[in-house]
Amino acid sequence: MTDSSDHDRSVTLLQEFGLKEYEAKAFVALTRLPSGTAKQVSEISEIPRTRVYDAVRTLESDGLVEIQHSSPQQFRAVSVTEATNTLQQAYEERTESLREALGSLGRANRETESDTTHEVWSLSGTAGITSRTRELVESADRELVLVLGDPSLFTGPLVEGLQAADGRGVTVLVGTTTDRIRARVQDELPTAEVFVSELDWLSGVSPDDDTEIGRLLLADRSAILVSTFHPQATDRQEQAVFGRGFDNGLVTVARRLMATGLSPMEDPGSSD
Amino acid sequence: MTDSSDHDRSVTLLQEFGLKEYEAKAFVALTRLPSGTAKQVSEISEIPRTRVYDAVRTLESDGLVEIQHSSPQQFRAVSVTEATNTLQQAYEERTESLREALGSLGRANRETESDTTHEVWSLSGTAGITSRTRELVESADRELVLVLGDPSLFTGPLVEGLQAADGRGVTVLVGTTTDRIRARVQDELPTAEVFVSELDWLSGVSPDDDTEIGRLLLADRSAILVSTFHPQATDRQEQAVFGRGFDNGLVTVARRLMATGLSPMEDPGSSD
DNA sequence: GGCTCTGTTAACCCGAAGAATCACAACACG
DNA sequence: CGTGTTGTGATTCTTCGGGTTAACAGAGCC
Repeated sequence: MTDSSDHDRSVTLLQEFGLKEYEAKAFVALTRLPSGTAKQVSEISEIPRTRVYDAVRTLESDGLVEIQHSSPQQFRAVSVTEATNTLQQAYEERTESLREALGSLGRANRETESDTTHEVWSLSGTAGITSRTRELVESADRELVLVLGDPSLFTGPLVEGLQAADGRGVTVLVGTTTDRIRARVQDELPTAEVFVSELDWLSGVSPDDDTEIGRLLLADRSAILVSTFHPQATDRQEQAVFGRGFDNGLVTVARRLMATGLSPMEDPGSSD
Repeated sequence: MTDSSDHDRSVTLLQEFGLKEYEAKAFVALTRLPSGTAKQVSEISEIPRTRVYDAVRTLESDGLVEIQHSSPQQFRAVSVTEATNTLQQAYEERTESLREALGSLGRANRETESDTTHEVWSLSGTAGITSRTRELVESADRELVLVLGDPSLFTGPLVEGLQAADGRGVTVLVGTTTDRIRARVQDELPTAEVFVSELDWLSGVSPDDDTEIGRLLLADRSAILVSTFHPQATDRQEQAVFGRGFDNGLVTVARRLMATGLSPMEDPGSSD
């Protein structure tokens, strides 16, 4: 059972690493064999035999298989660890190159810097939202109010970020959905105030509204990030809206909504 | 000057991360802008204006850009660090999944284990060859003979591997091309014997033979790896041949060639 | 030595995905 | 109220990858 599912999963993943379908299939076929001929590979992988050679050759030049030039030729996949290491390293190098190239990119600046009062931006994807969350946590000066709708969002790096913020004097308030989670969070953040949120809004308002609030972050009462989960949609996972600026409408609303339980923050208006 | 080259490099790299051409172009365009409308993006990126929307939307769901739903819509790229982190993380997760899926793959074992006497395998790509080199170094019991044709192949991880081998009692012999490199290597491997190789074979034999030997590794006198560089070929970089087994023809030849300067190894035939 | 069969390479065909264009509705603005 | 701009959808064109077939070479057999 794990056979076929892992098989297909491997093929798909390999393709996401830039391999063509035949290359991916050939590689997993060879991974299951100590070594094999074109014929054997063709039978297992359902690649037309005459095309096994091309696929295997490009795999060889990627360092993923070895070829024995006999007749018939023998093919052999490198070990799983060797293969994944090779791939991982390739993509780390690419990330580095990309960082470099994008960084030294000439800015075509037309200063369209309008006031941020009414700007509300949307972004999607847990990865991107997490990244933005981290940025907000790291740049907070005075106060962080964070409510997690899903405990899985309470990750290690986030804890570290909150601890660091706490360490530099930021007031950290964390809301959770259940007391069980509250206890766990409180355990990891002893100096923070951790509470169980009363918010009904974690579940949808109308019956056919199955959106759930994922996270909710108010930083220095001047930046707000709210994310939701839409389970029904096949494509989109986590969606978020994001606003910045003390006078921003969304921020104002969030501030009001959260006013209950917030102690007055000294000199609220002087932040940039 | 760095403008256009880095621009194109970014686009290409982004595409290697799975983005479509329009998505890649749109992202770099937005990276050069604090924020922009479809029209602006279209002008900078040379994407037809009507297709900017699709591209940006999928970028948004990848967490790479933010959208402001006003009229006209405003688009904004996340910071370079946010973007590269997001991408890197995505590929690290994929690597992990792949390792897992490939690892738990049911082996369709037909025991085709012939003797390795005459098997000579070829593999290409510096990454794969490096990986195989490491494996050989790590699994060596008694002796390692290594000759590097190119100093750039003498990397940190390789040094560590050699030191570890040395530490567990393996005799390590390293050959270099110049005395300068010899000194450097000797410095990092005090207990190893480092020598300047006399080998003429590092440069081609015939005039039109511009292949250069990259590395040459004999492990326990029972496994050999020889790699060469072919500078003229546009596609292939480093190529290698690889043989295993004490009786392997290639290994035998290598052993003979290297016999000069090798002290007799006790009980050479008893290794499997 | 000729013949056949298998292994290997290469060329070709076709369909899907993506790039480019167009047509049109909605909206903002004067 | 009309004109230009903005956003969405449908349509054509091109490219690339998957699939098939043919040609070639070599080994073994008769």
